[in-house]
Amino acid sequence: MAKKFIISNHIRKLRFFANEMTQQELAEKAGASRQTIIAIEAGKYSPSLELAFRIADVFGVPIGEVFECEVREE
Amino acid sequence: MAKKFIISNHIRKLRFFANEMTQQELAEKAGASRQTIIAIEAGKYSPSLELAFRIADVFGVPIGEVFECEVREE
DNA sequence: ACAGATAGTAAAAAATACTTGACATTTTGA
DNA sequence: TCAAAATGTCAAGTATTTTTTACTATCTGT
Repeated sequence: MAKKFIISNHIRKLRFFANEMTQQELAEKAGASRQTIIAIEAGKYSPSLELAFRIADVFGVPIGEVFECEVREE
Repeated sequence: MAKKFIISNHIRKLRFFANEMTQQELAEKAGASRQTIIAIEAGKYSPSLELAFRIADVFGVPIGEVFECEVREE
């Protein structure tokens, strides 16, 4: 009955669609460090809602197009 | 040139639309403490992306319908 | 082969989110 | 009017996110 929330993201794809934007560039535009972008892109942890919005803003897409959440019942 | 991200939410409205769900109930269903719900609802801080998804899931709406982000240039 | 740009890892410290518990206020209904 | 339920505040502690620094690996072009 416990739900598990698996959050995934499309940052890598979005970076390449956005003229092959580098992690460094995304980090600067989103106001985060490069390490943070790497960790989030790699799914090491999920960012704060604010950072999630900042990243979505860089790409000019709604937040739901950057981050997705699969809910698994167990 | 720095951007400010003002995150707001519609939790209060959504709770009342959802059969007047109490903060306590929402906290339990979202797997958070009541204090956390109070603080988020009051805009004290923005939650983690995971908790944001959990809250949206309780109401059965996409995350963008619970949280909104106004970008202000300055 | 070398230099520079990009991507990746790791660890410690700082910042922020979250929990727990205790108590105050307001609202609602018996 | 009284009690219970819902909301809210405060503070201390835990957990997680984020930054900083430093080092390694891979790829590209000269």
